[in-house]
This record gives sequence, structure tokens and C-alpha cells, in this order.
Amino acid sequence: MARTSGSHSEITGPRILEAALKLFAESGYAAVSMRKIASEVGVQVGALYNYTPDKQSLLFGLMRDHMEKLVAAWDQETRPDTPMARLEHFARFHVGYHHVRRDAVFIAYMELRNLTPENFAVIEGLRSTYEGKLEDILEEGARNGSFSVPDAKIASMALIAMLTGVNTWFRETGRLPLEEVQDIYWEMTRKAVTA
Amino acid sequence: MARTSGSHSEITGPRILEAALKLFAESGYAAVSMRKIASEVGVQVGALYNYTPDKQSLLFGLMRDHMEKLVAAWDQETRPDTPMARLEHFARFHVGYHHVRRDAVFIAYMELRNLTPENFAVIEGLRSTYEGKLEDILEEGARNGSFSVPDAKIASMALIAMLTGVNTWFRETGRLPLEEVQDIYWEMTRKAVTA
DNA sequence: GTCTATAAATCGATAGAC
DNA sequence: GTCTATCGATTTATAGAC
Repeated sequence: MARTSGSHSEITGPRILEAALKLFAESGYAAVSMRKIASEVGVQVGALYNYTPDKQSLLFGLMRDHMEKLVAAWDQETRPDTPMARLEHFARFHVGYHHVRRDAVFIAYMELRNLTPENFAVIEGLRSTYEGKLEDILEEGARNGSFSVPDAKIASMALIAMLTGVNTWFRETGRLPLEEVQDIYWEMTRKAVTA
Repeated sequence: MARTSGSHSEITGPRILEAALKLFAESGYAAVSMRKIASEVGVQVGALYNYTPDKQSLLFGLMRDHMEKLVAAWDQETRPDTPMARLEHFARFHVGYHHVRRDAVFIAYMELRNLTPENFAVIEGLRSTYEGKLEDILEEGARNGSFSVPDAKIASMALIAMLTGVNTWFRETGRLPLEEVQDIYWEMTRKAVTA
């Protein structure tokens, strides 16, 4: 991991982001020092400040990037014809996407307290945007009779909490493959909002 | 908040726990200094060490106390006759209990990373014990045909994640009273596990 | 672009007076 | 039981050499 003194950058910037993502997820923002990040990358602490103005920007950049990519990824998914099919697509997409971005998801949930108020507002806006995607599906389905949902906003928060919860326990090496977990969670999702 | 110099203790111990609970929930364990806790109580930092051997014990004590009281509180609840009635009782109890202990619940979820391995194992054991209460209900209901649950362990984790999620958005001053929120979440819970 | 060295502040924890 | 004072370590961030 350590590099020869004075060696020059190839891709130090991305490696800093990668190291910060891993370490923030492991130990938490406040518990990870800039020196620890530098050590993980294999540079001295001063070098980090060629790529970020400060530690806060490092955290905010990771969270914003994650949330923006999440929203963009969903927007680029295909859009099935019926609310029921769209809900199924959302449930499977959410579980799958959050699984492969485990560290970023974890940080986006756990480190909200460590954002400045301005940065917090940005992340909250992106979170709300994403949640609105599910809310819209539920409202459409409620209107056309596919779903029985007294409050689409609350139902969307409830379902997202349930689906995101997969990340707290699922491991590739566990008892079930992700596809079966997605089946189970989709089934619970479907039943929870159907008449 | 500040106290006259040299004044003596009446209930400093509990006030330290109260301050630590509030501050850990607000800012996170790693971001809260012992000096900050002392300041919240109105004593100097040295006085804290008459009540806790170190900062880690303060965190662990709060988390263990919360989890033990949660398990004990559920065990003392009445036990309805049918799995369906027991599930409803659990859903409403979980939402209600977690609402009034918001700070402790938040800490118990967010600060697991900051526990020593030994302390982590204790808290995880208590969490598993509590989760098992729901799992047992689901298994009984699956056996007698009340529920359609392919995997009681996964279903219990999914439902607990959903129910606990209320804490992330519900406020007393919001659009709905807690009782209506409990109605909505119970309805989703019931449907999610019914055939 | 990375290094070393350092500034200035803060951390957890302890010692000893009262 | 609480205070003041302090130790030693660590923090973020910067300055300047190379």
C-alpha cells in the first residue's frame, strides 16, 4: 500500500474517494482521520488537499454522487405499462442497486448528521426526489384501483425502509441468493399495498 | 446550565446519562467530547469520571439499558390468543415504544460501529432476542395457516425495518397522530404476511 | 503533485487540592 | 464529589521545499 517517496500521481483522486468511501462506511466519518485516508491510499496527508478542499467536501461529494447516480439510474430504467409492474420493477431495482452500492448507501444513511446544513439540504432534496418516484407509482395504482393505499407518502417511506433494510443483513455468502431475497421482498411489497 | 463552582451532586449520575443520550443522538458518539457532555450537565470534565470509567462505557451502558428495557417491556405485555392478534399487538407496541424512546433507538442503530467487539456482541444478542419475538409469532401463524410467510426470519427483519422506519419521519406536530400512523403500519404489516 | 514540518486546537483521561 | 491543571496524543489544515 505504501508508495515510494515522491512518486507521482496516476489516479490519486479516485483512489482517495474510494478509500474515504470504504473507511467512512467502516468506522464513520467522525472516527476517520485524514491521515488514515492518506495511509489507505499510500500518500501523506498533505497530498489529499490537492484533491479536496477539506474533509467535509469529501463526505458531501461521496453522498451527492451516490444520490445523483441513484436517481439517474432509476430514471434510465425501463417503465412498464401498469402500476403493478412498475412497483415490482422498483422493488427489485431498489434491492439490487442498494446491494451493489452497500458502502455508499450506508454512508448516505448514517452520516447525514455530519453534513453542514447547506449540504444536508442538498442530500435531503435528492432523497426526497427518489422517494417521490415510488410515491408516484403508488398514487397511480391507488387511482386506477390496483392498490389499496390510504396514504401514498407514508406507504412509500414504509416500503423504502423495508427494502433498504436488506442491506443490514444480506451477504453474498448467506443462505439465499439475492434473487430469492428479491422475490420475497417483492411479494411482501405487493401484498402490503394490494387490496 | 452552568452550576456554581464547587456545588455538590444531587443526581449528577442520571443527568450525565441523559446528556450523553441526547448528545450522542444529535451528533454521534465520535463527534461528542467528554467536555461537551460535562458542559451540558453543568460540571467540569473531571467530574464525569466519578460516574463512568470511560467514554465507551457510557455508550455501552446506554445501549444495553435500552435494549434490555425493550425486551423486558415486550415480555410484560399481554399475550393475545391468536398469532394475528399477537402480530397486531407487536406492530403497535413496536411503533409506540420506539417513538417515545427516539434518542435511544437512534443510538442503538447508529452507534454499533463504535462499540468494542465484546460490547457489540452483547448488544447484537439483545437485538437478536427481540427480533426472535416477532419471528416466533410469524412462525406460529405460518404453522396454523394464519400467515403466508415463506421465511419467518427474513419476514421479521423486513417488518422490523419497516416499523422502525417510522422514527425517521414521524413528528408529534405532523399531519397525523401516532394512532393513525400505527393503524396504517399495522394494516401494511397484516397484509404483507397474510395469504 | 507529493513531501516534511508545523501551527493551533482539541481529544480522553488522570492527579491532586479542597 | 467537584474542581483546576495538565499530560500526551491526535486532529484538520497550511506553508514551503523539491
